[in-house]
Amino acid sequence: MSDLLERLRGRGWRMTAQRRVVAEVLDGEHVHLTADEVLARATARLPEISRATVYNTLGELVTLGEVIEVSTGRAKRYDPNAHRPHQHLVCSGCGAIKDVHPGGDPLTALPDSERYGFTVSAAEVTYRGLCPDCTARG
Amino acid sequence: MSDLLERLRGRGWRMTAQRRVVAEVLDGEHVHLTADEVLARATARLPEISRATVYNTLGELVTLGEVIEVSTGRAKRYDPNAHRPHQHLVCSGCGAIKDVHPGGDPLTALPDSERYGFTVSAAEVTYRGLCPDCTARG
DNA sequence: TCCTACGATGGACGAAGTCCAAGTCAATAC
DNA sequence: GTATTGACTTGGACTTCGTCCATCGTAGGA
Repeated sequence: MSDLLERLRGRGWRMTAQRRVVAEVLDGEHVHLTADEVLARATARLPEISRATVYNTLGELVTLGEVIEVSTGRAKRYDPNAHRPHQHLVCSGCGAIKDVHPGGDPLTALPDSERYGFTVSAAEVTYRGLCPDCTARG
Repeated sequence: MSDLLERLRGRGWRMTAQRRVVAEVLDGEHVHLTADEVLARATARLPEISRATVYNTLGELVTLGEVIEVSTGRAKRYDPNAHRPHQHLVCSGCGAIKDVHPGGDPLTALPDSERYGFTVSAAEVTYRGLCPDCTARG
C-alpha cells in the first residue's frame, strides 16, 4: 500500500471504510478511471458503498490535490498521478489515455501580456491523435 | 456576413435554414457558447428548430474543422475561431473563457520518444486560474 | 462507553447529450 | 415548373453523468 492513506490521515481526513476503498482503488492501478469505474471496483470490495459517496470522495481527493480530474470525453476521469507533473495523450478513436512527460513548464509559455489580469495557476496540455491500433484500423 | 457559409456551401454542404442559422449564431459572436446557448439563440431566429438538429449541426461543423469543441466544465463549448491557432484561459471561479495566442506550436514540444506510436494531430492547452473579478472576491 | 459532528446512504432529481421512426425539403434532372 | 430522391429535420423517449437531500450510521475524542 502506498502512502496515500497515510498522507490523508495526516491531513486530518476522517478515515472510513468507504474512503479507504476509493483511495485504494485509485492508488492501485495507474490508469485513468471514470467515476463509474471507480464505483464498480469499489463495490467489488465493499458492496454497500453508494454512488454519492464515490462522487463525494473523488471530489474531496481532487480538492486536496491528491487526484487530478481529466475531462477528455463524456465522463470525467480521475488520475492518481498528481504528485508528478505530466500531460495526457488521448486517442480520438478509442479514448485511450497515456501519460506523457515532456520537459519544461507550459505555464512559462504564457507571457504576462496574454494573462488579462488572471491569476494563472495551472496549465493542462492534451495531445490528441490516434493510437497504433486505431491508426491501423483506419 | 462572413465567408463561413460560402466555405460550407463550397464544400458541398446542403444548405438548410436550420444549418444557416446555427452557423450564423456561431459566426456572429466570438464567444464560446454551449450547445444550449446555441439552441436558444437559434430558436430566437427560427422557432421551430430542434435540439437534435443543433447537436447534429455542431457535430458536423466540428468534423469539418470549422468549429472547435472545448471541454472545460460540465457542458462542451463551441469555438468558431478555428482558423487561427489559439489556446484557452479559463476562470476556475466563474467559468469565463478567454482566447490567448502564445507563440510556438505545442505539438513540437512532444518528442517522438513520448508518442507511443500515436499519430498525434493536435495539442490543446488550457490555462486555469482566477479572473480579475474572482481574484478580487477572494 | 458515550456523544456528536461528520460521513454514508439511496432514491429522486437535473443537465447534457443521443437515438430513432416518420415527415420534410434542397438540389438535381427533366 | 414539376417530379424525384436522398439527405436533413423533428420531437420525444431514452441514456449517461452527476448532484441533492433527508435520514441514518459511525469514527474518534472526552
